[in-house]
Amino acid sequence: MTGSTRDRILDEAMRLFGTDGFAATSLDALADQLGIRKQTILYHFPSKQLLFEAVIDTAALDLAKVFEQEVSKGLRGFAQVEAIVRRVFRTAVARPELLGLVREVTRPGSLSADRLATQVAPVLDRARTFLEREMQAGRLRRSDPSMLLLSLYSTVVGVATELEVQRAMGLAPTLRGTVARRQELVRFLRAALEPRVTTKPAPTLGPVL
Amino acid sequence: MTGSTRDRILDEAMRLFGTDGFAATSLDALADQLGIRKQTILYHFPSKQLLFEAVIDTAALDLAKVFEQEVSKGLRGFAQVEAIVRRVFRTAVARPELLGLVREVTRPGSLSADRLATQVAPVLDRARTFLEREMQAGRLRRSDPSMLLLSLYSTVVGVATELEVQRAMGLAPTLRGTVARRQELVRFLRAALEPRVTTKPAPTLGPVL
DNA sequence: CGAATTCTCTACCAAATGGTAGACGATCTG
DNA sequence: CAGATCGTCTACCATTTGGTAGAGAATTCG
Repeated sequence: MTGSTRDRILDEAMRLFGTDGFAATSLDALADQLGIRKQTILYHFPSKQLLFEAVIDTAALDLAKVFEQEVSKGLRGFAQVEAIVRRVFRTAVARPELLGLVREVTRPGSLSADRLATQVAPVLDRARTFLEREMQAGRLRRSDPSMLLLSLYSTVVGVATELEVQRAMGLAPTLRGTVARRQELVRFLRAALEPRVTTKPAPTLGPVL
Repeated sequence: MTGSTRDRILDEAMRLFGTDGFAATSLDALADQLGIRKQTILYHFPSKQLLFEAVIDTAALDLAKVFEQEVSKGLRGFAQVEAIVRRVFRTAVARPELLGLVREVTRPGSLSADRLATQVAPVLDRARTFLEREMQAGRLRRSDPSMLLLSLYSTVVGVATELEVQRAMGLAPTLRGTVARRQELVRFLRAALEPRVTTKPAPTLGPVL
């Protein structure tokens, strides 16, 4: 088998918690899936709750890594936004449980929301700083960075994860469909984010109040 | 007490299923909340699953009613979109469990997703038709109606419901904060949806390929 | 080699869960 | 009034749940 038992447990737990949810995932089911006994899980993680938190921590790390990788290229303006959207979609396809876990954790009243929030905070800060800078430089349309970030998050994660909603709207959840959705989403975001003056000439129009 | 026992059960079940989720809500907890015995619930609804489906049906009805009411005014272009966003936010504040239930049902792999989808289909059709018509009339920017609808859904429901994410981004979930979020979202959507030529003159620019 | 540590297992357990059976009173109906 | 129906209850039950106790194999270390 690949990796240590502990890592295998973490991996499979993320998959199950992320797709079925915390409450709907039993330790027995998780053990079965791994071909081990429940007590082995409880040896590595003293309780289900602590296992969940460990899963959240690794998920946060993975997410941060995903962003880090994409931001390091130092793109500017909407190109950077688009690159991140692409990356989020690729992640949604390759590891749907990762984004599913985010949705699970951010459920209202979730006790573990803070845990994820704290760990992802630096990434959010960077994102906000980026937005502010690009707005200042006139490469993105002006608006409240925090709120814009929230809108972006909701849209991207929503479109990337809500497969059932897509089906309900008559969009097949095929790979090609996913690509089409991403492209449409990018067009949508571009229209909302790119400055009104897209041609080269200097911004002759003052701030559009 | 208000309403029949059956209605009270449905009401409270929606609240619990919508906030805590199906798996995390036990019939005993639901009965306790209502001050009745679990067996009374099982008298009105033969099983937990059937209770859930009944809840979904009423939720679908409520959602359809919400939209019906807002669409009946016959607004045009972005004004209609904005009106619906306002309504969704009002609903999210007044009955958070209703939108929470939608999120619960649209979880990937949900067995009850089809149920809700079928019931809400007419509303979606109307929405799509509306978008198509308004695009044709030049009152909304052109794009794929189905995909646009998906983006709209994700953004609006996401921003309206993901309180934890908001907190993580440093936005207090107060009423005033909610209003501010809605306004920012509307601005975001307007930028994406309103035709580029906002002044009266005819669209001189050809399709921007 | 022998002892200590690490890891996985078998054997249980108390509590909670969804669900069944049926008693009992109220209410409706002939 | 008598019987049937309806609605809520008490009493149980089998299964599943998260978790404990501790045996025993494997590995590490002196």
